[in-house]
Amino acid sequence: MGVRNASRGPGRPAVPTGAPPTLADVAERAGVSRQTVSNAVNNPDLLRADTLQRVQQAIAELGYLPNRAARNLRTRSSHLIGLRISAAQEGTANATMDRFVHSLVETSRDAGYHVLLFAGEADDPLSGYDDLLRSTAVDAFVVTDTYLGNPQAGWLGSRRAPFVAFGRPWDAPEAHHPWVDVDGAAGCELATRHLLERGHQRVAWIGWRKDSPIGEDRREGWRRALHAQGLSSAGLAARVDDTVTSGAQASAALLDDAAPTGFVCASDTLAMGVLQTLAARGLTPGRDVAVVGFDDSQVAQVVTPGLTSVRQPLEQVAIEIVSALEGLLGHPPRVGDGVLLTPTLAVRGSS
Amino acid sequence: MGVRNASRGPGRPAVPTGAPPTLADVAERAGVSRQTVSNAVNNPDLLRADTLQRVQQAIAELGYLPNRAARNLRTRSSHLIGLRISAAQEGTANATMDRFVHSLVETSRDAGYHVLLFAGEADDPLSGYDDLLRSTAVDAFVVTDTYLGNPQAGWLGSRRAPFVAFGRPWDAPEAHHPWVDVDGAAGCELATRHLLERGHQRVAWIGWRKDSPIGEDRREGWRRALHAQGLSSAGLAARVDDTVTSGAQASAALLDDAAPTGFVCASDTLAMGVLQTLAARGLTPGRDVAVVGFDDSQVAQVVTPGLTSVRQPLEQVAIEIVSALEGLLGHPPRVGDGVLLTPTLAVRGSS
DNA sequence: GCTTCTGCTTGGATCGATCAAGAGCACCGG
DNA sequence: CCGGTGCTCTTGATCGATCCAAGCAGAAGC
Repeated sequence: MGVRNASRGPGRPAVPTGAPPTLADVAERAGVSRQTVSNAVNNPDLLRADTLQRVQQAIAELGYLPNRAARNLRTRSSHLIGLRISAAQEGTANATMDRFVHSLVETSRDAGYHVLLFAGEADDPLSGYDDLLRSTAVDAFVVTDTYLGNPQAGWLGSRRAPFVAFGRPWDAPEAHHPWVDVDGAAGCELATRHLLERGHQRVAWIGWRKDSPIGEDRREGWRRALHAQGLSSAGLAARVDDTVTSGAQASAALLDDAAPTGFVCASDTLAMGVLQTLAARGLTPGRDVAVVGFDDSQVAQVVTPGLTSVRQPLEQVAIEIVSALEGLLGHPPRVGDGVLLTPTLAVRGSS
Repeated sequence: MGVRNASRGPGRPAVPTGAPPTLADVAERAGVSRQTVSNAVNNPDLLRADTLQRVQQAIAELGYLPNRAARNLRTRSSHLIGLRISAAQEGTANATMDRFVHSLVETSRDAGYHVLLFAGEADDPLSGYDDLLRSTAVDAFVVTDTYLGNPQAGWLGSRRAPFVAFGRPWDAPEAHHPWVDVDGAAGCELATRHLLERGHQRVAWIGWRKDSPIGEDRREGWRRALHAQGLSSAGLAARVDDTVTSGAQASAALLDDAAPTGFVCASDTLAMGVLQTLAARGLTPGRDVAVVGFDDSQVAQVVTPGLTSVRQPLEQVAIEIVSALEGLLGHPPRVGDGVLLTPTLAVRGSS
């Protein structure tokens, strides 16, 4: 310390030059011990008022901020939250993810955390997690792709790694890790009711194949809304791949066979297919046939009449997730339950 | 150490339980000193072959990975790269950013770095940077929004903070920090030439207002392509805000006044406006009038005939950026020049 | 046989923070 | 006058890795 302090006396300007100031530098300037400075930062209540102010002034003058690495080492926590971004899938789900990441970063900041992004091997859903965990690089994870029936949740659980899932544990309903999800069924019920209220009697469904629990859940919302009005859902549904072409084909077939006046879709991508079919047949979306998508993506906003779409409350999702994380990382840890949020409907020209 | 080692003898199973193994644990198990283990990890060449193998086996058996915090503290580097994500702007630029982040994360991983996301106050372009810098939380930054004439570059430079910019220093051409950018002019020249080759003689431009250097740069590419063919660009250009409506209005006016048969736009958003106008007039994109956008966003891919669009080589951008970062952080630091990459054209139904 | 030279290995110090325990002081009741 | 009780602040140890300089072999040279 001697050498160091000799080179940075109290007369030193506050403008940062060379190495950043350390706790010891602040201590010397304020004429107190290191521990007192540490307390001033972490437990201000312990100090006498005048001492606290003296230390705080020294901190301000030197522009001191605790060294993360040192603090992390001592406290065994990094205040980082790991988020694995999946392989670049150029689908509309992408945009959702982007909005979510934004929200997560901002919410985390307010809670004193930063988000660490990482990528893994495409074929191994677990890669990346293990290294970060063993090297104590992150305090916890946010897991997003729970829908693949993928082993992350169980694996992380067995390692006692703190994590919160965005998405229900579809495969294992009895799982007792915290999760936050959006109620897709409620969203589609909302969308369907919206069309029914506008006078539509025959509202069709275009969703994903049966092996997708999310798709089945959303479909259930559509069915529920119809049945609540005493309407039949028979013959009004299609289950296809999540592509524009599939949506176009499915809607063409449904128009021919069942003559629906409205479509509720499991995704904006499928809805775009419907719009394509309508255009090809000279039908005007919103006037002749109503269309509702899901995700409120970029596309829904810029497409010509505007696409009505179910919008996930991702800001709220982020808030709930961070709240759950704070619980997990608190002392003592508090393990919350699952949280299910209700989406809203962004109404545009297509309905 | 004594207590700790007593509780985790050599017979310890490899399955992680409780605290992760430390370098000292590995050393004891392999019957060597800590430094030898450290060398086995960081400078394997220094060890005799049989010793190295013994150590590596111990590492594998214990599942040892160096503690990040401890390593960071000692080496004064975190192997983290900071990336500030701008306020959630729901524009097509969003999608570009998303693709870029993906690429950056993957490329960084291969170079041994992770990406730390952070947010700042919306009104202060510098907030967030300072804290991370002073707390030595990141080794370097990637700066993305250089177009606002914003002070980040200069500020970071004056603090001697290592950073690489995605985007040219438009305001300060003589700036000597490393940057990587995409040649917008070349992209638009490519797009325009593409239309000219398809027989179009009158190709119009719809771009941003004059205060955007990026917009002017892209416009220059369009102009260059026309002039190269001895064609005039007079009366064929509009400068408007980056919205669908503006694009629609501008294209309508241009169609009335100058009867172009093709449009090159500064963004996919504007191009969507053109498509809207064409639809309203009963014109078929691609057959009657050609349209080219910029960014190859989600929208370009799912819109009905498919929107031809200039695609930025973001994967390559990420590679160049990480390479520049490695230079900056190397010993001795190597400061590279600016790198300008040429985009490609994703041809679809609209042309 | 003794010295010198590599080359691997070793204990100790260090990075900058926090934890745990102790020391100095004023104030209180006995 | 003394021991106890807070309150405030200080000292020494510690987290787990890497840097440093010294130690200790074995091989080569005289």
